[in-house]
Amino acid sequence: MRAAQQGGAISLAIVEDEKEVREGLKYLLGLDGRIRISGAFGTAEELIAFLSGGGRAELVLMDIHLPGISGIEATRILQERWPTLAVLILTIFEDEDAILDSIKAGARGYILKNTRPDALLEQIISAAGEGSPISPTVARRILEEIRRGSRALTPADYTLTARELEVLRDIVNGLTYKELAEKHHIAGSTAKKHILHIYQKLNVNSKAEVVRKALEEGLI
Amino acid sequence: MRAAQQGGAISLAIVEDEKEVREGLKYLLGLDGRIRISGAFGTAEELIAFLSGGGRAELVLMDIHLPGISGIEATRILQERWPTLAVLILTIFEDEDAILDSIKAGARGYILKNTRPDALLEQIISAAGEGSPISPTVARRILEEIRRGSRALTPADYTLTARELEVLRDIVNGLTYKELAEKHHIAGSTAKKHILHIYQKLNVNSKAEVVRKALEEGLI
DNA sequence: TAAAAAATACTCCTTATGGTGTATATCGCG
DNA sequence: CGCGATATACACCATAAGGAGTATTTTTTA
Repeated sequence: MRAAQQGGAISLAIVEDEKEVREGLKYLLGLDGRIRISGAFGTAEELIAFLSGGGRAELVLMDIHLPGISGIEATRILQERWPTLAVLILTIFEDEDAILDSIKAGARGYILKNTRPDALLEQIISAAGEGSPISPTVARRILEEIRRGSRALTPADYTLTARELEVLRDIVNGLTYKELAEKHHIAGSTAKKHILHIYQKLNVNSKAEVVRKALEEGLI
Repeated sequence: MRAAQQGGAISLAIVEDEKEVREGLKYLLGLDGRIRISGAFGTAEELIAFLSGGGRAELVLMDIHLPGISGIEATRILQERWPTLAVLILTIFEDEDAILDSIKAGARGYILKNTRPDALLEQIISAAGEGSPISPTVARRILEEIRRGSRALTPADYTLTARELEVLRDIVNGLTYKELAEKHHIAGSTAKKHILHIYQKLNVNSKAEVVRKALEEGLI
């Protein structure tokens, strides 16, 4: 009576590396008759193996930080191989890039883990239909981006100063703090300052990430 | 009588940041009547300014390690703006990549600083004509590369193992030693070992350089 | 099957890096 | 003229990173 109004319960798969959280979700969501848990996995690889082996799911609740393939990368893979499968990102991170990357990877929605259980349930139901549940705080960030002139959404301009751009180029060329300081005739501490500013603007925290971002987004 | 057989002396510019070396070269080479020193500069920028301002030179002796624009980068720029200008790289480095990069940048020759003065003189003379002076040890490296199956000369294959390739990808993704170890369920020391092996194979010594090389050469 | 290569793991050590806070001089724009 | 942004610089700290050497176990392959 309650599990079969319009084609039966929604089959849901969960990917979450922390066992307690995973089991908690499995239990909580399983209580509702409209949802059937078809599997709960600790890694994206396990889910993919499950689906490859004939396992079925309409919807996937996907954590971002996972051992092995990340949730975002997994979403990309799932969308390629099983295009009808809807992926709902469920994470504690409000990171700008993670949100946009998830959406670009084809996620149906992006929900934060602090969402109340009953609201979570409704969002899952809506995602199984045509809805795209987005946590309010996440939604706000996206809207802000759009208002800000759709910058971060399309080309990506980080408003680096001229000096910072020079330093950016040098980082890409593999210079150390010391070499940078010598080249520009400034103190090592200043070179460092510039680099830290760049980190903030690009939202990264290592030279390796700077190099990647600079090259991938053509900042140089 | 000695400075004007066939169109006069060779006009030579020197770019070398160490003042003593620069002055030494200027003096030594100036002793020979077949060469006229048209300028000696501490940076590539100065040479470019000199040429832009109407200064003339047929040949440039270029150091690689310079403050500001590197000798290789400068060579590229010079070849674009003054295609008839011949650049002779004069450096202490026998680094594989530096040699190949210099050649790709359009250098006429690549001479090591330990070359005897009289030999250096002859090589400069020959470079002003049709010659491409290459120090014997440098020549040997190039020939070795060709013999080895022209690998490093064209596509660039670093024969990374499967494991190393995985780790390489992770470095590009900005993972730290620790994160890497966790992801692959190996000890941090092992992750480090893999990374150091990758450094040796790619001939770099920092994550930033690995990311750059990986992205630029499509290793990922 | 014996030798070579790869993957694993440890130690010890030095230096680089990233994070945070403070402070000053200067420049540009209203 | 003054505010805000930029560039400069320093101190202090914990951790990451890079280098070198040794050693054991697996895998590959000649």
